[in-house]
Amino acid sequence: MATRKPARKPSRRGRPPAAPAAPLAGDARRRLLDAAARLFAAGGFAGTSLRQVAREADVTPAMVSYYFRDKDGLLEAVLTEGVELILGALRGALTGPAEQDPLLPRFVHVYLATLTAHPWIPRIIVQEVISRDTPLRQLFVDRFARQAVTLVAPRLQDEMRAGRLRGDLDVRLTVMSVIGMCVFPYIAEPLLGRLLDYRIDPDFLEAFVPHTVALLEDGLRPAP
Amino acid sequence: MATRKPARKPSRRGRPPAAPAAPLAGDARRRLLDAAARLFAAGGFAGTSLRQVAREADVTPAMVSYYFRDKDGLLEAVLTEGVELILGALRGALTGPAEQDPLLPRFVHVYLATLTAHPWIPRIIVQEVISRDTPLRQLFVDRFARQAVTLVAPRLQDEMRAGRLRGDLDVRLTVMSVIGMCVFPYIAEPLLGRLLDYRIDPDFLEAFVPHTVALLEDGLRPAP
DNA sequence: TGTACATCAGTGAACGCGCGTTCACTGATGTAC
DNA sequence: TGTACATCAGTGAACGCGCGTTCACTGATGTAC
Repeated sequence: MATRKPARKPSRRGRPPAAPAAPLAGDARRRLLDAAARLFAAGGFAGTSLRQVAREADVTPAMVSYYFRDKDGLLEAVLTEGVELILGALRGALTGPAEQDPLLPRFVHVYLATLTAHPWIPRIIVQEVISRDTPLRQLFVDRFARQAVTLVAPRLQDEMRAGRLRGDLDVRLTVMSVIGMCVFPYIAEPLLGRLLDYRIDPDFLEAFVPHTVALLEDGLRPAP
Repeated sequence: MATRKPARKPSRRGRPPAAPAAPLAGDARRRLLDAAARLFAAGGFAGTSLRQVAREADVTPAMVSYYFRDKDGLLEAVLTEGVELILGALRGALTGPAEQDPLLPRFVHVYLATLTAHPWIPRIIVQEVISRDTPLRQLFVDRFARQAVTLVAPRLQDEMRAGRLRGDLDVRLTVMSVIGMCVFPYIAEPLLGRLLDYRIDPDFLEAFVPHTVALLEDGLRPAP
């Protein structure tokens, strides 16, 4: 889908088709993806023109159709890449050997580290998938949200049942609370960064992870 | 700015100008605001055309220029209205008589009740103000974010210093955590609502307020 | 070895469409004289 | 009382611009024969 597959009858003459995945494809495709991720995150999908993306990637607008069919195809490719980054990190952290350090700090650390490395991901998701009602959203729900929830929710429930986390809270609400607490500063940074004097960088990560773990584990009530 | 102020030299003849605030102005303006809030929240600002808004409000596209000058003016009016709704509710709840019930439950309840009544507000804010870098954003930061922060942060700090909330957490990070936890389900509902089986309605509010207060106050660690 | 040729990555100009905005205009309203 | 007239809320058609997309084309590549 991503690389060109001309639909002609095979021939024995001429240059043979490249390998299916086209590993040697020029980096124009790569530059288009990077430019689109940056611009979509900063200006929105509808607010960003293909001419902008192409200029930023230093190619012709026609290359979008060449590699991604159309503008929606480009968004889908950008989203898929971002989503796989997050899912991959979560899978690695949550499905390892059963006995590791507790679930909550592990989840918070991996999730926040991934967001810090790629803060454009939640910004694009929140803008384009949450609010637009397109076929792409359904695909996104199936390919990402459902997997993320089924990765996190059962493990949270296990911890609750095992008594390692309190068991009187609604699991689904708790999933939302934890994710919201983690992701909000990354989404709001363009607005709140100056006001609250922070930037998304390793220093922020280093402060925000222990803060989040401490708040989530023990809450705001002072120790007796 | 909102109502028409033709710039001609005064005359003693003819129909006199309406009162400055034009309290009798037809409801076309009202319908435009409502339609714009709904459509901007669902489809984004750049993704929504003035023809759509006008059709939804049952007026001519020219009415946007008539009442709001241009598309940006319409967004500004929509945002201002939403922002005042939230700020008004917060002010009423946080600046009352000094001795009331504790700060945290009061804040959570009022904030979530306002969001439940107007879930389009955080959706438009998150889409249009957080990610687009326009002059409107600066105005928004000054008129809303700064006021909201200066309304909440000092009171949080007072509670910490008075020992009614634990004092070892960073105030600015705590503000973000609390807001993120509260607002996330409202932003994510179009995406996560079906998946986690919830809708934004009074029933949700009734469950989410005590959940949020309990989680924020005591955290996830089981009681000893 | 030479060369024919299919495919490669990529170009540049053009297409029609829908957008935000403008403009001349309208019938109703209601006070001043 | 009658009426002139400025302003009201609002219309409908048109403007030019920038958008996403398409299309004919190009020089380079590299295997088959």
